[in-house]
Amino acid sequence: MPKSYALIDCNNFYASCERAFRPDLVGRPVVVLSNNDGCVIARSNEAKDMGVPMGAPYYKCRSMLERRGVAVFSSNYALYGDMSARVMKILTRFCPEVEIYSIDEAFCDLTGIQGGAEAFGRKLRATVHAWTGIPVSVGVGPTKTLAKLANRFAKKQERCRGVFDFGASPAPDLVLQWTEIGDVWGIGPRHAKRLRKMGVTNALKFRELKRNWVKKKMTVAGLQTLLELRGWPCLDFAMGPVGKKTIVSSRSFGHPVTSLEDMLEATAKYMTRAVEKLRKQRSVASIIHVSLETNRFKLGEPQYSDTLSIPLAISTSHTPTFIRAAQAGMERLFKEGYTYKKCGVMLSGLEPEHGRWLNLLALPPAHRPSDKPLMQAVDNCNTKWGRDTVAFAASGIRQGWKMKREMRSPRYTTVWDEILQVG
DNA sequence: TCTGGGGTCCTAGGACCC
DNA sequence: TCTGGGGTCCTAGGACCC
Repeated sequence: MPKSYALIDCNNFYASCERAFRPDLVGRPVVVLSNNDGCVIARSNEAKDMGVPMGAPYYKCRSMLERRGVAVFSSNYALYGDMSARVMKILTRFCPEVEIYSIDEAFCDLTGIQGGAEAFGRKLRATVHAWTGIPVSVGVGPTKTLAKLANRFAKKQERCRGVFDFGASPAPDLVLQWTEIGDVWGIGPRHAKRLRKMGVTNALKFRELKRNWVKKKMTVAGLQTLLELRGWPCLDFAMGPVGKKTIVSSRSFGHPVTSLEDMLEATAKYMTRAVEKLRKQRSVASIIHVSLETNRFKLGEPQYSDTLSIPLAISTSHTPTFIRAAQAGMERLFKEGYTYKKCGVMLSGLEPEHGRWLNLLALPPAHRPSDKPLMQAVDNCNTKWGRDTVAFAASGIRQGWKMKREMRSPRYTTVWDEILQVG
């Protein structure tokens, strides 16, 4: 039986989340900023129509946004994560086979669905909107890449009213022709530029290219895109949570950092967060990477950035072990005389917590029997009473480097004190 | 003053081994 | 004048995604 996939994508997700709790903002332009209120990362349709570009530095468009009455928010990931979970839960109710692809997107396997894909899509869209306030678009196609394409078409073409089934279209090639080459899933700016130069300006023209040429110039990833556009499924459908292979925690500082002390505090803090994520997916890690960088936009200042990898003697998820190693690494990386903008840590060599290889030669101080309950107790406290209820002293108290989020909306759905008040 | 953060996969080329 | 060849593993860097 031919496959049928739906891609459900939340429209302007972060902006829609802000709006879900602020009905006064319906019809008004809304933008959401990145960490540190750095740049624009989400825009409502009204803001897009005003020409606010994605990724625009906030300081450059701030006065324009104010002048035109745009509602501006710092990012509120607690809210977005929770809203995402609600949307995904609804999808799972309607369709047992769901692959959560990102915070605002999921694929559903509709193969063999009764009553037609479009009707299914309409029902899903109406339900998600009614239950969460989030508008979604639904695209359906015989491969994931075509479902993506259909989704874009549904979103951009008014007459689709949010749902488009590629398979039921009388003229699917026109949709391919309509899709600009850079908007094809899997074709990034580099390849798009080169293809355009050759006259391959849309998805239909790309589909006509020779397999061998595409494989040679764009590797197997490009070949998969080609075949998927031809209707051959190449990309797997992955249900259930997939454990990450690397875990990153890195952030720009709220203020420039010049001292080693601040750098070590931030390193401890980010490492704490990374290892929390590690335990959450029930994994252990064996390699640490630390990195730092100066502000690459300040052309006049001396620039320096570097990363360092540190193998641990044993795989673990014990936070103090990671903090010690990461700070030692950061001390080696740090050079006086530079003004730093950002640092980060990454964990790799991840394995499941149970059934991992043990290094028989290494002394395992990180695995005294008491360590695991300790970490568990820390996690429990922080889950119950909020992040950083229990923290590590190495992260410091002052935290002068902490990021700025001056326009964050209340965490309506995850913190009792910030719940929406009526009346 | 002010420019995000977190991921995956592929390939080429070097190191190393026999 | 004039290099051996072939395999595996690892890493850095590139390209892509949201």
